[in-house]
Amino acid sequence: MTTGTKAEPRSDEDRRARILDATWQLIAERGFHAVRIADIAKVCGTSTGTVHYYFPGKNDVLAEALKYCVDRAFARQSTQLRAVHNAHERLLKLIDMQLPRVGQVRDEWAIWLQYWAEATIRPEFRPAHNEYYARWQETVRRIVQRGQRQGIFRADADPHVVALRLTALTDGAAIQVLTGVPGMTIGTMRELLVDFVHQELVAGAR
Amino acid sequence: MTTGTKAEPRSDEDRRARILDATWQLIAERGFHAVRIADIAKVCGTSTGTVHYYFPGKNDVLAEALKYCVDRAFARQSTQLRAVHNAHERLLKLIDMQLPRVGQVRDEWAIWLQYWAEATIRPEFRPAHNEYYARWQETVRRIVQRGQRQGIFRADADPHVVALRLTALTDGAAIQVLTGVPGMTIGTMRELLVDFVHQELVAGAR
DNA sequence: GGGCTAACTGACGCATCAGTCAAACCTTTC
DNA sequence: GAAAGGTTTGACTGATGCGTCAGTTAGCCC
Repeated sequence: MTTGTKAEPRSDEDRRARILDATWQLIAERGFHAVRIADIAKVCGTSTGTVHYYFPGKNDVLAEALKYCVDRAFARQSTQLRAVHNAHERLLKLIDMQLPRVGQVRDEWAIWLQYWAEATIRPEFRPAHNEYYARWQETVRRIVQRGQRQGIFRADADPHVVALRLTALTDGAAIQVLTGVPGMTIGTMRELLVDFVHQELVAGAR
Repeated sequence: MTTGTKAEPRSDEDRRARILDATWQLIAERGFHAVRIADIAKVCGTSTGTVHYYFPGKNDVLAEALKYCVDRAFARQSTQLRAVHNAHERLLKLIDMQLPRVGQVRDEWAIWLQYWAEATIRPEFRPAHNEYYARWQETVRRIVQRGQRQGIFRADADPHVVALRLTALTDGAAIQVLTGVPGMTIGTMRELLVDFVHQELVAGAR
């Protein structure tokens, strides 16, 4: 009798995970500073005391929730990308997966905007941020290198520079989508990024 | 009787301006949600009561301070750009003025990051944000059009699309600089943007 | 001077929350 | 079945900070 009907006795890890899950979604929804411990508890159907039982303080919950969100997104991304072998297609798949449509991906983008605002002002956020950001750039860089090995991307492109530019362009476009800049839709964003990839990597290759 | 007329003595406007000036710098320094009315008053050498005398509530001060900062930055920009007549040089000047060096420009970038985070979550911030953002894109677009009239930029470039891309790239690069992403310095950022302008507008013109 | 008003002050009321803690509630083990 | 240890609860505490308001000062006109 491990799992009951309604009141399911959950293991430690489940409780923790549920708290983190609720927390990152609240951050995405309301913003970093508008999340209350009581809100987290309410979403989890538990009490504020329990949140404090698993996490020493509010900052710990918030920081771990950010990490939790980014880690899960990265894992999901990796899994899906691994299935695509052609580097060009893989890069297009990555672009597609990162378009801030409504739903989970949009929420994850909201997390990034919160992270940037926070990291700019509080340097203690930067190490973690930079680790995640580097991971993302590395994903792009590796796909570029793969494409060069496959002979479908221009050999004269510097993978590092391309990654820097593509990530910057993606972030910038995402901001415009999320803040509702007129003329920047999901479609425009995809077009912009696909064009960039074509110009920078595909045009005139071999 | 509260202040309702525009025809107030100068000292009145000075006070308001001083409060707004202190506020936007505090936002840049500590972040939107970490600014206290007491802090603003302290910086201005006045009391919390005075802040409330000029602004009904905290949100009003913060919102107006954002507007104040953006307006002043835009005015400064316009003045300096007007002096450069060659469109290519003007665009390079714009890029240079927007590099988030330490000091005022960096603080203004911090404001933008705060704005984005806020506008993503609270739709009521978007109209004002989009107005400012459109103004910026328009600046870029006009310089592109000017360059095309001067015959120094490629005639086949769509000024609107170029503006969209260049602003996105600038924002993305600025984020990387401000959050301290390794490998992205002020120099790298300038190089990235100058290259973009060259590739997109200058190469093969005429 | 005396009356009037705008500008300013800062202490206080009140709401909001993070974090605490003692008691209650399980689950396991002997 | 009882003790032990882990988990959960929610009322409570203390700190913080917004907004209010009664009171003060300074300028100005008659």
